[in-house]
Parts: sequence; C-alpha cells; structure tokens
Amino acid sequence: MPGNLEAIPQENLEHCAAALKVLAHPVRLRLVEQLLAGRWSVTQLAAAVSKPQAEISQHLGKMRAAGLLKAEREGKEVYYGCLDPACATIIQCIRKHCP
Amino acid sequence: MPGNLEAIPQENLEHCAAALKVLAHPVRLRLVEQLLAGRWSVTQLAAAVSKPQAEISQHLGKMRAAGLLKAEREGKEVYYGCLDPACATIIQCIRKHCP
DNA sequence: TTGAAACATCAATAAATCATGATATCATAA
DNA sequence: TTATGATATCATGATTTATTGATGTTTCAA
Repeated sequence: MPGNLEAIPQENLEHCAAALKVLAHPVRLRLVEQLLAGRWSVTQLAAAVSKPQAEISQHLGKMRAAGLLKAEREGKEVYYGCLDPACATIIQCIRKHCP
Repeated sequence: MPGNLEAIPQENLEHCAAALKVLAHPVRLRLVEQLLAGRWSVTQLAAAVSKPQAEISQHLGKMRAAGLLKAEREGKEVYYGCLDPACATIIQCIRKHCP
C-alpha cells in the first residue's frame, strides 16, 4: 500500500490545486507568459492576445485573486505584473517539457 | 506593447492548459504524488486516499486519457504508474514553492 | 460455469466555468 | 462639471466538471 510518510500536507495540496486550476487556461497561460517579460496595462494585454477587454480583465482578476499576479494603478491605467515565482517555474517547465 | 517573439506556440499552450487542468484537482495531485513513489493498483490507491473505487477509477482514467499516466493489467488488477516526466517536475515544483 | 474480486462505465444532479454584452466605476483633461 | 478613456463588474446562457450510486466487464478460482 502506498506509504504516505513525507506526504504533501492536505492543505497545501488543495491550495496548489486551486492555483493550478487558475493557470490551466490557454489565455491565462499566455498572459502569464507576457507578464514574465514585464508589466503591462489591461489594454496592452488585451491587444497582445487579441481578446476583448472585459474577458482579459476577468482573467487578470481571477489570477490576482489567487495571488498569482499583482496590480498597480497608474492614473487611468492598471498595470499588471508577475508576482508568484512558482508561476515562472511552471511556465519554464512548460517551455521545456511540453511536446 | 508586449512582444511575442519567442512566444510559446498556441498549440502547445492549449495542450499544456489541458494537461494542467487535469492535474488541478486535490485528489488527482495526491494520486500523482503516490504514483511518483511506484506503481499501485486502483484498490490500493483508493485505500491510500480514502475515496471510493469508482471515483478513483475515474480520476485515473482522466489522467490516463490525458497521457499523464500509464496503466497495465496484471491478472485481476490494473497497475497505474507515472508516465509524463513533466508531472514529476510539477509536483517537485509544488513541494518547493507552495506555501 | 458460477461466483466473487477488481475495474470501468454509465446516468443524473449539482456546481463551477466560460464567453459575451451591457453597465458601472475611476481618473483625468477640457 | 462634463466628457472620455481605462478598467471592473454584472447578468446571462452555454458548456464542463464533480460527485454519487448503480450497473457492466474482465479475470480467475472453485
């Protein structure tokens, strides 16, 4: 029977599953990719991925709520930037391992 | 505006998002964790995570369909084992970076 | 060839997610 | 103060996903 000696604590597992769930969307992965290269406003990001503003705003909001991104208002614009280092690791991981 | 010079190809992004989506579930993460430590039958895995057989079978089936796991029948039992190396990387990543 | 163990699949409801269009908020310039 | 650009939120319907219990299948031993 599988041993569960050094098992990842349940709490962590659930937290991580939730974070992965947020990342697990093609548009959001693309946004994270862009954000690893700098800070960008919502409009810039929407243009970069060719999607309507409302959709991008919702994706960004979801990632922000999950603690994956940070947002800073500057005048009319809100600039998003990458926060969580694990995000970067996942993206690197994807670059390397994905077919 | 964000540059998309060395952008991850769209096809890869979608494939990866799909794979992450499959991983993004606490029970499935736990199963992958167990499977990184060896091969186990469905019954053994169900006992290890304290869930009904049908549920575990469905989780395993989903991961298998996504190419994350392999399954081998041996007599009455079906043994599952970890296939995708990216899975392992993700789990290591979780061990390290998750709070 | 019957029975039982081990898995897989199915069906159905509930719940979560997605995309979309409309509307609301916020900040600034005129 | 009003108009406008930038962003967020809301409401909706369509599509997935999760969970559960019941039913099928496969394998082997008696």
